Amino acid sequence: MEIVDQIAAIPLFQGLQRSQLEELAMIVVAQKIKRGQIIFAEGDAGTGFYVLTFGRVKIFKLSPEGKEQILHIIPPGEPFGEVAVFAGEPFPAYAEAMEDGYTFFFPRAAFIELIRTNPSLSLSMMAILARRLRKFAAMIEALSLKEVPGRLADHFLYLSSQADKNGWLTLDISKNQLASLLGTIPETLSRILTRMAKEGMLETSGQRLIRILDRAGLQELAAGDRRL
Amino acid sequence: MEIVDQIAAIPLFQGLQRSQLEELAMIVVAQKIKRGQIIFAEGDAGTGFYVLTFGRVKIFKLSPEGKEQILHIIPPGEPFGEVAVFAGEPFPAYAEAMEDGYTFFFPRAAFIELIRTNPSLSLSMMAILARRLRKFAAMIEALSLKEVPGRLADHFLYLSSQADKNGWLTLDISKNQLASLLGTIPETLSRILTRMAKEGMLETSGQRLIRILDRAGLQELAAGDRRL
DNA sequence: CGTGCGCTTGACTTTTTTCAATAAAGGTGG
DNA sequence: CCACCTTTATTGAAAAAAGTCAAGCGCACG
Repeated sequence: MEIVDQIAAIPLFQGLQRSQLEELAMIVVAQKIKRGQIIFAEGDAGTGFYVLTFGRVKIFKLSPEGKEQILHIIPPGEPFGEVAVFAGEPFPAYAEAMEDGYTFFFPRAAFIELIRTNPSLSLSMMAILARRLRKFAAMIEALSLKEVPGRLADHFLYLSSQADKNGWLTLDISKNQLASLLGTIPETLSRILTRMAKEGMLETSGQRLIRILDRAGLQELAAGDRRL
Repeated sequence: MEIVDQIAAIPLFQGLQRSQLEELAMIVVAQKIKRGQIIFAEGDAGTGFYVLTFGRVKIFKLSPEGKEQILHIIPPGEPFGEVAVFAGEPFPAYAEAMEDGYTFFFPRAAFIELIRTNPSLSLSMMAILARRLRKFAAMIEALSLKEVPGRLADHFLYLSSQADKNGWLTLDISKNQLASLLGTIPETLSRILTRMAKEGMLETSGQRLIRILDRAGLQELAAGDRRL
């Protein structure tokens, strides 16, 4: 597929005219990324931003002791690293490829120029930023106001729409990564999962399959009305 | 002062032409707000956004048990509630006036129209959103990867640039509110402050004055290299 | 001058982490 | 296809961090 068509397929760029897509195609740098590769590190200069076209990327913070907190898991089609472009500051977190994949890199100056001339692109970008702010606000709320069982219940309820017809849902990340996303450690996650199962709230199969058995129970946990 | 001049003084609107400022003046709704007043509640429809012209406003989440987590304290000149405008969703948190003050309210549709025709306004708005995302990311990192002493040390180091010539700095919020900002409770904050003072890291005077005595010690705490 | 709110302190409980050991799963090369 | 090795997951016991409950102080404000 032509690069310009790949760019046209990115949700962020919906509404751009063909000529503008072609401008983007001129400045874009396509990159292959390998599982485990650090795409940028916290503190690196933000000379542009990325759009993931294939694979998955995690954005995370690292404590001095090496514990990580995942801020965001980027699915294909979404931009990342864009905050540095608009704030004009270094990247505020790490980005690492979770799988082999591909990215497009857009240099800062050319992109800002394009925004300047394209209101619909601005609005798309603002919608994305606003959505992320909302998500971060929810994470802060969860970390501060809920205990781990509540956060985990939240997460399962959030995932529950993706369950198959038998009610099984597949975790798309390892439990270690899930722990990092929820702001805890694997041991704690494992214990809580065991307790949830003992309470009959859910059952597991293998390492990545979960079935919710007591939705109301999970909701009570998430709301803090019940404890394990 | 004319409303249009007040609008012209808002950083977000720097770079707008006089005619556009006048357009804004036509659609703006000036509001007086009283200390303790809820300006919007989580879940309210986001029909527009606000700019604070005088006073202070806290943006916060509330747990079912009534514990609050402050996300942001808005100083005069800054917009708030703008996330709902771009995401097209209800307000994700509460906004409450901390003091008597004044706001400008800008209805959604007219503002989006203005953005559509004004690239420099877009870029200003994106810079604000990006700065907030960065700040939220730092909060998530702190909540997840640092203990309360580290977060408190962070906060004092952040404030330290505002110290007077004798090194005293004035807390601009009550300790209860500070606890809520740091994701903890007043009791815990109080104990840690006492321990910091015992360790000779700082001294206090009255309820709102702090002087940092051992900057390096606080930095070690913030980095997790030391504990109390 | 009293009432209330903000702040502090103590004793106790709960939640989470740490450390250590083990078990299970998944991928790789022979 | 299997043995091996690394990664991922689980479990227990102990320690640490933070929260809860309750009491009391002091300052500001009506």
